[in-house]
Amino acid sequence: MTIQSLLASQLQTFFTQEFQKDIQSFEFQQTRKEFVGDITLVVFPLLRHIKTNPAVLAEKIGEYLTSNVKEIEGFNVIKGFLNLELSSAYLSDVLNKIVENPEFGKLPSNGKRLMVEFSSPNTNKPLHLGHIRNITLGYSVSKIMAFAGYEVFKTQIINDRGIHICKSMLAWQKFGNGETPESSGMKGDHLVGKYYVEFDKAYKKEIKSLVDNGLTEKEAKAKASILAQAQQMLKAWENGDEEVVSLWKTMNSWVYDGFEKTYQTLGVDFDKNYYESETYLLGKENIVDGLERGIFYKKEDGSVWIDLSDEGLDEKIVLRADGTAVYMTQDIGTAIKRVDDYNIDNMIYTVGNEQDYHFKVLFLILKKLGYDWAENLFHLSYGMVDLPTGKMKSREGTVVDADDLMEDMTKTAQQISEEHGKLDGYDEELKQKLYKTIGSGALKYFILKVDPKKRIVFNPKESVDFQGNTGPFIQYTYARIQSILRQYQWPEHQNESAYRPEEKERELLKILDQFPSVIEQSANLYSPALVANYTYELVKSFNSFYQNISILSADTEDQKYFRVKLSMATSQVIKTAFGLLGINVPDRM
RNA sequence: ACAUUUAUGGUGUAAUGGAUAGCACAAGAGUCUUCUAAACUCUAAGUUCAGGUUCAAAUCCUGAUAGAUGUACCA
Repeated sequence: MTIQSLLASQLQTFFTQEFQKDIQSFEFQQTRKEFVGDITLVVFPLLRHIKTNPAVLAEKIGEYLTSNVKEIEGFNVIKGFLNLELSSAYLSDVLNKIVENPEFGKLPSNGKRLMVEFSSPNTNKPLHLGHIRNITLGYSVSKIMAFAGYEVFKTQIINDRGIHICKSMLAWQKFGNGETPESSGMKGDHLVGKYYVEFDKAYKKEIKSLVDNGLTEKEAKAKASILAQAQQMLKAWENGDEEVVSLWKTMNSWVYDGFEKTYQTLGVDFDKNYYESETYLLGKENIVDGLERGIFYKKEDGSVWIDLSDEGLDEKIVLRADGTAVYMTQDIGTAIKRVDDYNIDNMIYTVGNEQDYHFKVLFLILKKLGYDWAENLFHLSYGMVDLPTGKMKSREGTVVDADDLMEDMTKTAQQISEEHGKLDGYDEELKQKLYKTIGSGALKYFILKVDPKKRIVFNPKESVDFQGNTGPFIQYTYARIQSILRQYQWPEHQNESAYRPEEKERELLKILDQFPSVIEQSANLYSPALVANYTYELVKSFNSFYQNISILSADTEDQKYFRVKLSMATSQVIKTAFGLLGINVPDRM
């Protein structure tokens, strides 16, 4: 039970007794630094129920709480704000709650099953910076939801079929000379991506020569033989042509191996993969079924549509004239299959905001098809990651590759570490691991600390900061605490009730106390940014404490004990919080 | 054209309708014979514009301006 809910229930009693009013909600906030007190009740909203002078009412409430709630030991009133002071006993007890429970902040199970989709790559090219935002965000949300009481299943939908795949395959056949990841030493996804680019080059070259021979650009595009061959290949694939399917399987497996390595570097994993090639048929069945029930309608050319103009949206195609599936068809099938497979109550789709419209339509269609769980689908929409020069485009080679970026981050971490020179005598293998922890921590935190809705402009030249509000800043604080813990000898017995925390200590305790409610909020809003910013605030407060007050050479044993314990609790919460962001913390740095 | 979304110091960001808008980077001034200075302490600088609602607006409403995205038989 948080202090706020405890106070709320006391206040309810107070208002029933004193004014015969049943008031449900109360507005609390942290007391601002310039005033005395820890938690503040805003009295203004209560004036709607009770017509009186706010200061007088605040005074009354303050007296009641101070004498009836042992956690409150004092108060003051400034205008309509009632500032309450928490008792030292309550604050000290926060420490015990944390230290005794390694999972402090975790909310009890709510019995709900939730699937979180993220990453969702195409199998024709490697992952890039955009995927990193997606993966970091989706993975973190899945961790937060699990910590907030859901049973979570992490998944990705792999877009493993379509013309784009055939382009890579065709180019490999034409120009590859049998090159494999083994023969070239290239990571599988990069190898396949290379041929995707090769295709585009050959295609452009062919168009250019056609245009040079007097065709218009449009005619040239229609006539280009290499594209026609790719389309041919797609048809062959759909007809189950053995050779094509076998090549498809081989090249996809190269890509999967490559993705797996990237996921390992990023420290993420999935409970289940879905493949578009396995779900699009189910989608089609549902379209046919919905057509019979009059939810969809057929146009003269045979294509199937849904009319959503009553809902303020447009008409949307759900099946092509030639009967093949579109993106929507497949997503309908995938959603239904997932609910069948896992009996889930909720689902989160981590997908960029360019698809806001798509998901609006998807959820509406599922609802119209009569699936009541459609109400519980959520599109976790996030802003694009752009370069200073504009949008990233794979075909034009302007992408920031995920593997390259991770490597760069690790290198930067190494360089900065060496400048600091604090790791002398540390094992080389551990050092390498540490650089990865710091590098990826910097990148992930950089992404997660901002509101998902916001667009990120990423400048590869300026790279990611390691100072200020950053991942390494927080990791550094954690490492310093570990150093203290290594140096402290815990006493056998300790009488701890007597200690009264000082100002900096109280600050820290109050922030620690908020952790469970931060979890709750961030789960409600699907926002890792709240966890990130909370952690930052906690660390700021700790650093101020650390820098201004001596821990290991405190005046008394009691004080020393209390301060070490406070440090330990802080580091524990940092570790938990960073775990929810998918970031590791180091013992040294 | 319509829809969605964003707009906070020089830059990047924070703020369940609540007190004097918080923080970092960059700038300036300090702090290592004491637990790791990737830190700490201090200074300077900000809510796009015009109306409205409210005891109270960065936050809600209307309009304008600027950017991003979407409204494809692409995924």
